[in-house]
Amino acid sequence: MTKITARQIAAQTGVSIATVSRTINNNGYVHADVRARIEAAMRDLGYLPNQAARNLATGRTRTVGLVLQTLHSPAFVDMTEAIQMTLREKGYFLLMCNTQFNQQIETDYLRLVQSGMLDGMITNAINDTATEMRQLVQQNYPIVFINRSLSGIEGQPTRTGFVQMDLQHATFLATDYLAGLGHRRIGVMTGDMQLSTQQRRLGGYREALQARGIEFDPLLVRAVAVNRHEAVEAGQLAPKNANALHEATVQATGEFLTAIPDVSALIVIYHTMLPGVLQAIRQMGRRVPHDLSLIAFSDFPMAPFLDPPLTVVAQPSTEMGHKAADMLVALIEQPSQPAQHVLLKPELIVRQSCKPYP
Amino acid sequence: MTKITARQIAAQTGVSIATVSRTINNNGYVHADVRARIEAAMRDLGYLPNQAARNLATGRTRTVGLVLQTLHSPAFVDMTEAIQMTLREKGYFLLMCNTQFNQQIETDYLRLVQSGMLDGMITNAINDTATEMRQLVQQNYPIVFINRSLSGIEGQPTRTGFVQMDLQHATFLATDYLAGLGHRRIGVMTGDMQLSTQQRRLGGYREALQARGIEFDPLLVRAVAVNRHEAVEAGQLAPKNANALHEATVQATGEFLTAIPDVSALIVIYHTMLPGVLQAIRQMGRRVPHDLSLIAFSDFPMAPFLDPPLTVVAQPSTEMGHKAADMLVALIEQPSQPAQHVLLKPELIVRQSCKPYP
DNA sequence: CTAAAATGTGTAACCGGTTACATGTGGTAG
DNA sequence: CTACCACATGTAACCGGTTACACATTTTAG
Repeated sequence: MTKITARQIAAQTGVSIATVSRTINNNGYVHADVRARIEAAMRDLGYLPNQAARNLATGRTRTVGLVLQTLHSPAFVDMTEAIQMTLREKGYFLLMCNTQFNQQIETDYLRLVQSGMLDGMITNAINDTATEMRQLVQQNYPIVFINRSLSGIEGQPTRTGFVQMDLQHATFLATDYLAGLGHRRIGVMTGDMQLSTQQRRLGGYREALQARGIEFDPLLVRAVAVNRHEAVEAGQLAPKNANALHEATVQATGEFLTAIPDVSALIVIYHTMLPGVLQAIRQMGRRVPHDLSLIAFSDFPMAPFLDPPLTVVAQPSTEMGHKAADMLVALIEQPSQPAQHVLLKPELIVRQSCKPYP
Repeated sequence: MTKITARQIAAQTGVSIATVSRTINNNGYVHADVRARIEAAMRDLGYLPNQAARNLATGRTRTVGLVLQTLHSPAFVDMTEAIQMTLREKGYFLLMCNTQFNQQIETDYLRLVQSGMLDGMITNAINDTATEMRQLVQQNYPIVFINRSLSGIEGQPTRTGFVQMDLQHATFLATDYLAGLGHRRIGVMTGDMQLSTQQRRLGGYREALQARGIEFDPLLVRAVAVNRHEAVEAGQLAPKNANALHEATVQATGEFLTAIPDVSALIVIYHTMLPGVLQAIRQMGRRVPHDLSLIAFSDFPMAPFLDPPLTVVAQPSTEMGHKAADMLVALIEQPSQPAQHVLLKPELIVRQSCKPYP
């Protein structure tokens, strides 16, 4: 564990550390012979430049953060892997974080950008109200939001980017499909209503209802709010929190279906809620799709093998990951400019969890 | 984006940067009044210490790496989240990486430890033959292996730890259960045979067969080798690779069941192969559990809702994650010592994908 | 043949903290 | 009253690189 330094390489080769540095970074002029000798010495001694020193000297780390709420969602996993691969191609590392819906963790990671440990960050985890985040944006740190928006920065030159799936269209697709099958009482199981995304999601729902001449009934939208605030207050960590969400979902779904028995179709917005919803349905003795049609968000490899095979609205997660990473790197490496937006389309994948209203 | 430095805080408060540093790190003596003034100044100016500088000065980063092959496995996701939570409690950050079975990526991340960017690392991704990894271990860098072993370091003082599920027992449980149901021709779908884990997995299989007086037939073990080497050669990245594995699994399973039609039960070792196996079974028109009993490894939230509900051998993933993180932090913060081993037990969760041999 | 441009290399300042050591106070034990 | 110690703070070396600048040598162009 003896640390080899550039100084030692320099001594060994009989040059100055400046020349060693030039060789490492492949900039400036270095004679081919000298370069070869330096590289040989580096290889022989197993030298690797100290990253902390480089970071300090250059003011960059070539590391970016990815802050997500959870990885228990195949869409996020796909996105994560896509982001990582793209970043790698561009020479960046990824520091990852799941907040588990804990806002404190979000804030801590934001600080990492300000403390110079991260060159930028990609996130879907930020509540719009977070003033910390606004501050970061204002201070011109490169940030890409996934499926989130941030008001009040329009037209301003910042280093902010947005990659979004068309959430409104996603719920529209699901709702329209169900309405087309004759369903009128279409329930929605969703999460934290505070998020800016909820408006767009519900917008698509209402749009589809309206187009079909169905009246919107707010009672049909049920939010299971195991959100960051509760999680923080309860001091809950990952596994506990996951269970809490599951239990809450089972209970909420049960109550919902009992209270509004004429619901004939259900849209499940968050993948993490799906097992809970399925369990509640099973416990109540209702059967999909005979007694209840079901559409979930995000496709996943096991969806065709569920009982019944699940109809879903799929997100272009991998593509979103690539775009987000591309965008962030551009923001890091270029001067600030008005925010970029990328909007990708969801897709309805019909399997067998919905059937026409009798 | 004006950077505030400790120097400025010092000037503002009328003290030296040493005192500011003492305040930040809460060590040495600082007068309570002075401390209060410094903290106020830091808050007012929104000061955050530069991490690169701290890393350079202290020789530590409080960041550790987690290198996994993929996140498309709920067990890994659970483990990842557990690791992250534990590390966070202890004041460490997590730099994550999915290798996508690409050995080059593994090696790159190993270098990050040697280059001082990471204080240590947790990994399950390393092929035993990797000389790079041995070198790292020999050089006393803190490393925790998950479900991997490394020969030749027994008794030596290193900073190495091992967290393993009892793989042999896991396959034993599955095999014994199936044999107990009367199955004699029990197939195994697995992955890369090069990995040290395969011996232990097959060990449990053979042990259970022997105990039941069933002869071992090597033809019943089928490896689908979409491994790192192939992936690297083909230059494949994440999504392509995932598809490649899926296609290869479908084809291999189909061939396997056609070639050996008297296989009445199947054990699927890798979760990532499960959709492919299920698809092949479906394509062949065989039905689970009537025509074929099935046991998979790793439980997952959707398992009870598959058709049929899936019997699995569950890993204690969350616990493994906690242990691994604890162990790594201990290795980082304490002098080297003989390698620690933690062995956790798997658990058979019986659902409805197996039935007695007719 | 000479001036300008390109090539090659070293010196030293700098990145922004941490920390060993020196210095100086005031309180307390002997 | 003196010696010693706890407390408080500053000075400056150091962590290990990067890079602007100066200087020397070689090419190239006119």
